[in-house]
Amino acid sequence: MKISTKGRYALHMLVDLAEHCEEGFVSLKEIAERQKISKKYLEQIIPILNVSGILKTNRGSQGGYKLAVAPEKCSVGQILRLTEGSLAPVACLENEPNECPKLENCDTIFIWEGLYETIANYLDSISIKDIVDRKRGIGQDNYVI
Amino acid sequence: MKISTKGRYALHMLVDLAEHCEEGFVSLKEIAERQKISKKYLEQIIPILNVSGILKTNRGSQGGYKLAVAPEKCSVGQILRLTEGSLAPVACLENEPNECPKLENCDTIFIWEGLYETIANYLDSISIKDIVDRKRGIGQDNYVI
DNA sequence: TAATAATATAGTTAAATGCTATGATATTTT
DNA sequence: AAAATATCATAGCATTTAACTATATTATTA
Repeated sequence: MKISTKGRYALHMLVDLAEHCEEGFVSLKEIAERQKISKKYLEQIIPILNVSGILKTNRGSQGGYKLAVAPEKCSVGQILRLTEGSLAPVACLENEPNECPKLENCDTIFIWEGLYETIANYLDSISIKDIVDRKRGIGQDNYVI
Repeated sequence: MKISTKGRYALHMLVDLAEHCEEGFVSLKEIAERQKISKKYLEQIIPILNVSGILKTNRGSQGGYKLAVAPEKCSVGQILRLTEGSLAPVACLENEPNECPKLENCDTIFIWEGLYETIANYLDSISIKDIVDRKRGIGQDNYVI
């Protein structure tokens, strides 16, 4: 019951892009250095995100990536669905070909359905903008205990 | 981000015990046959649960297990904490020796803290009794759409 | 005392995780 | 056009986890 590095690194990458969106295209090299993540590993995460069209790409010198959507339109749930494959806490909820034969009269499936909904609602309620805002807020000492 | 078979089987086993609590000690053989789970695998899950004292054990002929606590006192969260090790969605929240060096100024840790709380609250709100009740209710056609 | 049942330990297979390594291809600046 | 920069595509690998299976031992009781 853990979020993988793929999902966590994807978020860090998108937050980095959102923070530097004024600077045009941002290269993976920069992101990798700032976030202290292997650039080669980030290169593998990029195509996972790219299928959903949240990134703009430019090749060549001075190339890189930028967000294709507004940070407030991009939810954590959306990103994690891509990187984790699904937010479902059990495979039984992913109506796959090899479905559990006991599903029809499973005593506990309602628990997982409820958990699934709880998790999805929570993660969909947070956007990349929320992360950036919070970071700025803390940086400017707007948060006082 | 998946609950393992250990956790799911543990729940099925406890529900089975709760349903047959009138019959004295219930053997793993019976549970394994009813729930269609390998008895040998269940034997490995038992000691995980046993540390918390929610089970009574009797050896020998006519031996087996029974719940040591009332089903309403036993939450799904409690069981899954044992079998999954923790309900935390990221290792960073398990304050272990090999702590993440970036934790101090991690931009996203608040997301995982919130998710952790959301998950824990939900799972702690459901008890073994809730599962049994719901099963009986559905069996008696008390649920009409 | 024989049957039953729990306990302990070790082994196994398969898949997933979290990378690293190598090289090709595309684009842009000079 | 060439050099530099950047993305894109595969393959490999070491470690861990998952999900069992197997064997043997120990304890209890009808």
